Amino acid sequence: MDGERKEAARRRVRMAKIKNMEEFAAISGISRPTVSKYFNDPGSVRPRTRARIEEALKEHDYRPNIYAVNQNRKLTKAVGIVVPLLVDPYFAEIARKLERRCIEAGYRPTLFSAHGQADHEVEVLESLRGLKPAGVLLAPLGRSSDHAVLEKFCADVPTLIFDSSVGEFGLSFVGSDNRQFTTHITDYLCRTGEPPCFFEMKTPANPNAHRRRQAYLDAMEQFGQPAKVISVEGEGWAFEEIGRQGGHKAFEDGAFSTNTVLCSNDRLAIGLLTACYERGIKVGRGADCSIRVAGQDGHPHSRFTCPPLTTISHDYDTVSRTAADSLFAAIDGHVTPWKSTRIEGKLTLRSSA
Amino acid sequence: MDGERKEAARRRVRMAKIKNMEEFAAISGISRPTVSKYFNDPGSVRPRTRARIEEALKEHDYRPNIYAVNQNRKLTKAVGIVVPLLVDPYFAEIARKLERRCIEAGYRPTLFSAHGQADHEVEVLESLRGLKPAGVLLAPLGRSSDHAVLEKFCADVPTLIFDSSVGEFGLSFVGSDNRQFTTHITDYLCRTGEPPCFFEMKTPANPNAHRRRQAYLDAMEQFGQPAKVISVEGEGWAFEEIGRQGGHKAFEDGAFSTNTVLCSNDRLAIGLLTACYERGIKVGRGADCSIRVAGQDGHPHSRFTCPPLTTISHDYDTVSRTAADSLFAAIDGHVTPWKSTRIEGKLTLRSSA
DNA sequence: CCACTAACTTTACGCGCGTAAAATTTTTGT
DNA sequence: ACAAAAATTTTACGCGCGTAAAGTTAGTGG
Repeated sequence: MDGERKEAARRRVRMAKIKNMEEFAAISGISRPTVSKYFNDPGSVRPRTRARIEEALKEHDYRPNIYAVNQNRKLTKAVGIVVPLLVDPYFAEIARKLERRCIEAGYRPTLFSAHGQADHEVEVLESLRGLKPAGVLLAPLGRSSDHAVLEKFCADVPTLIFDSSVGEFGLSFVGSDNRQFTTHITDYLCRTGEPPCFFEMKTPANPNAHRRRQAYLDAMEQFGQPAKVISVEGEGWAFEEIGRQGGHKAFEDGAFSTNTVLCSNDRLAIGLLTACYERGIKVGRGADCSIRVAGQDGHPHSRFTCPPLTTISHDYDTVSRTAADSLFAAIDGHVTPWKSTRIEGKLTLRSSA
Repeated sequence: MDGERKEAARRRVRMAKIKNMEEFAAISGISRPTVSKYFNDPGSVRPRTRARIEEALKEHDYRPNIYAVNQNRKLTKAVGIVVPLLVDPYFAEIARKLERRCIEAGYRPTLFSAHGQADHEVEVLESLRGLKPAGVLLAPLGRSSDHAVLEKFCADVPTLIFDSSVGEFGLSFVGSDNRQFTTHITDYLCRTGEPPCFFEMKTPANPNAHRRRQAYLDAMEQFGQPAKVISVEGEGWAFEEIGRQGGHKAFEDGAFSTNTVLCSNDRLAIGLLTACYERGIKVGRGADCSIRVAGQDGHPHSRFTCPPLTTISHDYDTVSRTAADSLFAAIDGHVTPWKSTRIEGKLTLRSSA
């Protein structure tokens, strides 16, 4: 029979690189359409066929050409992950978790960062269109984003917004419950010492900041305490430097009305800590300390500030899982009406407050 | 007026998505092969033809299908950028610069992180093969990398190694001059106070650490000072925590033989600063300080530690420019023998030492 | 054992574009 | 203005794979 010929051919081709699926199908002894079926879903072929293919796969490391595959697929397996600023370890960390979840779900994630600039964000979205992704996990820049571009993008590509909500775009929104964050930590600060002032950027990059300010004001009113918001100047994403300079100015102006400061986010708090250090002001809850400082976010770095920063931490796992699962469900056709899911944070007590 | 009708018509056509290059060529009044030529090099067509195409391009936002393009191209315009750990802002920053340079040079960069794990690095390299990139900019994990896999990858794909060298793989190596880093900052520390001890990980993830230790030993010998290396336990990439715990242990053991500590890298130094804080040890060069701490890398965060960290900074711009240009030259066929380029660092004096 | 169904093979077409070759047009140099 | 050179058009094929249709083989239950 030509079974022998096939066997001989197989041995000859053994080390030679497989060019395409045709060749691979030949040496695995399975027809090309079936092999194609296997690669699109290994479970869709008979166990014995699958075994034969996977055996051949061990000998000759063949992988279908992504470009040829995606040209014909209507639904690419690509997923875009977009964050505003990858240099911020918070976003790097959440992106990392999302990436893993995509891989586990059988998608090919590609990471993008807007690098804090709206024009870059537009660039990213444009090149993302070219990828024809099955879906996109997008954390927008926020205030500086080009909302028209965002909305149009969401209309064309299945997009799940996370971290920061900018209107009811996309499939849904998943992020942290900023009101709960601020209410919770404000409550803690009030119960353990003087009520906090609120330290924030005057024109924050991110809409979450507004929610946090409002939650602070509401909480203080509820607790019957006088509220005091200190809004510092500064544009862009260099939060630490803005917090540092704003901190110095606030001290000069005597802006802190109590000995406790709740910062709008951890990076701002880190800058404020630096300012405190530079002014010789001791931070913490010890007897020799003159000020308490708390942050919000549970930034990866907050454990290692001096003093270590008391903060309220994002639930990275739940946020990333919820966001990814929502997107995958939508891709699979389980369409649900737009909704906003906000995950609660967990208080992380350290020595700064 | 019919101005309105025209506008309406334009909008209608505008919305009508162009399916392929055939259609776009038709409405731009140019033949498809010429349009194809234009997209591969806009300068290769006659100025008037180019103008007509670009005019049509404004009305109907058409872009060639990447997948179809890359299927036929021998040389993809894709470039992979691989770093060991994107959560580390140092790598995020260098990756950002490399990304910009790729875009400016007309390539499509894709970012990957090994997330500190060797198996992830292998995964990344495998999926990178599938992209059939024109070239790859790779910063290996280092010690834990699967060297065989790396070598094979470099043999198959034009790869420029940066940051950390692991043998003479790839096209060339571009990184920082670790010997100069350590020699320079050791010299500074010796001239301004007690000679430094060297604080490092016993089993560093990265081969640069060995160069730095050796440079320290050589420098101390040259300066006629007694050297003292403190090697702390710890595996993985959680350098801050390793530095913190190692710092505590070193203090307990009385391991610091002088009042000055040079850390192998900034993240380790950040952890050591935290340990100092936790033990109530004041760091800096002030009269009331009992220890000086310096780092190496110019980590984005080093400005905001308490006290701000004296360190020696990578020249991010020069490293990224040199690395990217070397890769692009190689892609363009300007093959040169393997060489190692090491860029000098710049001393950043702050208050920690 | 037969009938039936699921899985597979064969055959064939199309996706969107690169690219080559030959024919035609436009531009350039003088 | 005319011939040579350059650019463009026409025509045609191929890339690697998805996928549909029809025929064939292998597994299933009774």
